[in-house]
Amino acid sequence: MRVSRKIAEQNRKNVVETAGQLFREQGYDGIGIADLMKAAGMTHGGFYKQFTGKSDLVAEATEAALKENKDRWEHSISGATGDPIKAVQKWYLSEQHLKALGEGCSFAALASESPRQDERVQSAFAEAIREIIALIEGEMGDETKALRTLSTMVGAIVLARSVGDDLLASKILRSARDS
Amino acid sequence: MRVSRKIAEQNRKNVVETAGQLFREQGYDGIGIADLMKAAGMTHGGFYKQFTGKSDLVAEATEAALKENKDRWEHSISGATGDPIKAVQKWYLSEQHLKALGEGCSFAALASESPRQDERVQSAFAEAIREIIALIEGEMGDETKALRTLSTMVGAIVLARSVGDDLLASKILRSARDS
DNA sequence: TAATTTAGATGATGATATTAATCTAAGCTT
DNA sequence: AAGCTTAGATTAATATCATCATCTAAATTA
Repeated sequence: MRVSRKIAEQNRKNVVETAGQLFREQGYDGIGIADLMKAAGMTHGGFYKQFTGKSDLVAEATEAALKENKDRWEHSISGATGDPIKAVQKWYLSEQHLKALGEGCSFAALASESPRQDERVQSAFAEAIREIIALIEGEMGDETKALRTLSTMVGAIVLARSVGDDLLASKILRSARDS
Repeated sequence: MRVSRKIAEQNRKNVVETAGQLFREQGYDGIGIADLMKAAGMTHGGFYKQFTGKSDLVAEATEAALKENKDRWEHSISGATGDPIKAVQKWYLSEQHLKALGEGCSFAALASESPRQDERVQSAFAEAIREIIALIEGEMGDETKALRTLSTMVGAIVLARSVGDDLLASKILRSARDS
């Protein structure tokens, strides 16, 4: 049945947000429209009133998840008491972030699937990386170093998550904590 | 029809190797048994004479691909004329490796999917990381630094591949080249 | 060489995927 | 308030997936 514009928009946002989480947890191919809509509290039929198809949702959910990413970096940097880069590393390389795939960094969870997706997804990654690099560079004053710092953090959490061994994972995370 | 033991073993190896490439290119969920067997020059029916199921092949192909990984690192290090770490970085962070997903590093291509796979896959990653860290540590004499160096390289190529923008990709790769 | 075994092909099955036509009840417009 | 519009539900078409029973021809083996 029909719902108000406001509710419809909320529902749409909810689907995009849910998709962002589930894609991060299970991969773009790991979750289907039906299960995704069920997780968002709706039936799969309504999906095509809001999106042209799955790749449309993939793009939108990725854009939204990457925006969330940036907000987190911004808050972590602006809210830091000591060295902002150390503050970022503290949460990024934490055991909590290690386990929180669905709410965690979209670079770590989805970047390796981006080459197989729409140009729209790849552009979103390019834009997001540029933005975050600008943030880090603002603190470190060196673009090359900023890029390397980002690469190290992303690589560390991707590798740490892959091993299914908490001790080794911790060691990998810790190794990336120094500059 | 039946083939000799020798041929059967060759066929099996061929399937595992083909799977290693296609999984790296398209993800574990991105390619099915039928297409995979076709790519290996066989029909899908024969598959279950050699493997108990897809997850069996996933594990075996990952193990084989990670072994190939290690061999490449070893050769690159032992065959280096100057600084072995620089030699590794030269090929790992090259435009060629950027484009060669199917023949490239399995950490970069598959690590982010490992958390969703069998324990066997995760153990293979843990083992492979330990081995490669030992290799790097042998050259740098510092485990923490070795781990950080690996994380940086893996993160850089994952990010570089995600952006669909050759200039930005090159910049990311270059930034990881210094120690 | 006759009997047995088996690698791979053929074809079927059931589960799950995306997509979409149609329905309906409720919001929106006039 | 009557008529129009549409968000989401129902249902179904179609495709693709992993898996496996069965077949067959060739390799082993006795």
